[in-house]
Amino acid sequence: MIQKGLAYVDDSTSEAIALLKGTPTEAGKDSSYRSRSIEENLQLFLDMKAGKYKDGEKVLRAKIDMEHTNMLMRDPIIYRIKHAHHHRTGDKWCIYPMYDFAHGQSDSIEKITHSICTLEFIPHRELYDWFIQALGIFPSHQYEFARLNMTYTVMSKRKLLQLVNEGFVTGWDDPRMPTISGFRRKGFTPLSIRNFCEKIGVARRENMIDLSLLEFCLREDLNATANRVMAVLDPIQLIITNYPANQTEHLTSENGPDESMGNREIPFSNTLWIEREDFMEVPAKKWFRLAPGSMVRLKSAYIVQCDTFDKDENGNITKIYCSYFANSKSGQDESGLHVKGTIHWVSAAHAINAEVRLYDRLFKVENPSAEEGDFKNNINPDSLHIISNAYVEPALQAATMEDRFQFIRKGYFCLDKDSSAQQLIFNRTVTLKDTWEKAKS
RNA sequence: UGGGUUAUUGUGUAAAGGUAGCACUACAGAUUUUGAUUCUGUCUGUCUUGGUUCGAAUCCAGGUAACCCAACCA
Repeated sequence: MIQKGLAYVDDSTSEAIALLKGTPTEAGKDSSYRSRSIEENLQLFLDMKAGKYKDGEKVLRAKIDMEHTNMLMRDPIIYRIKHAHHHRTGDKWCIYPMYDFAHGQSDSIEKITHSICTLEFIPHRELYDWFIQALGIFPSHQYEFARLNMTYTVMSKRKLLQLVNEGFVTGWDDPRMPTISGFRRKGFTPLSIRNFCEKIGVARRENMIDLSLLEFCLREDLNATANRVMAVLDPIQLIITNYPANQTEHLTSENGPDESMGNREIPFSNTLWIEREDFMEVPAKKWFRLAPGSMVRLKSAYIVQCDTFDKDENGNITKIYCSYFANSKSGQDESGLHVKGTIHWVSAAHAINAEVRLYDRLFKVENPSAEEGDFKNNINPDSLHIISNAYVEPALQAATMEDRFQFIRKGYFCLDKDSSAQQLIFNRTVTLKDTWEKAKS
């Protein structure tokens, strides 16, 4: 390019270059070094490469048009001096190219026909084409599309880097990160991500995709494929007073809505853990669950009726006492009873203790990048809630990293990589839809 | 009188001059041994003003709004 008279060495400081560049509304002015001879430019450039000058002392610029309406065309810098150690050339090669100069060439070398990037690079296309033309190389073309934005998160690599570097998340694969490794660790399935991509499409207008669409795709796939199991996240003890104290029954429960998913056995006894939120001392209206005097079905087991309960000195409920109907056993119910609610449970003597990590959106606001000030001011302080004393049914001891589970009535979960045979750790992938939660408020 | 890009329901995306459709969300109802799933139904849209045309989201003209461009970053 120097030999074609299309590039020149400029000795100006970066401040001087910026000054002469003008502004979007004012034209720039030519540098006083712009008219150097080809021979002089060539020699200076070779010296730059050889390390004869210090960083910032000289740059090589394309000779285009300082009055161009596209600022990128106002004699953009091609090479700057950097005395950086390179893993291949060591300290011999002291100049490094700018993005716009390198971009088209790396595409061209690989014979790329469609080089895809985001909208902010639209003004760069003119320069991309100019370099390819000036160099006379394979004409790759750049096509721009809108980037994917999603509510309650940030997608820019630069912003995500800050979250990692400044410790707001544990790493690039933190399940709260909108990265592929984060998605995987959180339990997203490949199919659900592909379906999501297909649904959102590709276009050239700015967009903001609802997180709920991604959640929909997740639930759609997981609902069809995840094995159902029972886990109690906030345990409270339930004692069946009329069930033999040292009896264990092995009940059968289906693994999913599709019969082909098969069945498994769950141990049942007189002392169970149930979810604290499934009992209300003073029931709300339209309450289908447990309350003094009310009946519920224990999933895949019996119907029980709440007789009484214990409270500690702080007013917290500590134990719930029920009686069961022996003829109401799941699958062979002859009791004739009809109950509105079914709750999940695990047998206290057989349950495995597990850690469960509940994730929520990383940011409090829909579009953190649009807020005033640092986007990190809007981080959701409750994006991770760790439960260390959850109880899960014994079948989960055999869980593998590939498994996806639905903890019945609680959501979809998978094993975390921190998990071990001694300490099971589960990540919540996504909650179930919860119309009751909405109805309450 | 800088230049560039984009405008279809709350969100995303179709409709290449001929019925504005699909999905998510929201809401209502039915079924349900998961207040899940499934099923049924309802709501909301062509940025604006003109023009061309039998007929315009689409073509033309003028407005408006949003985003991008002044790193020796990518």
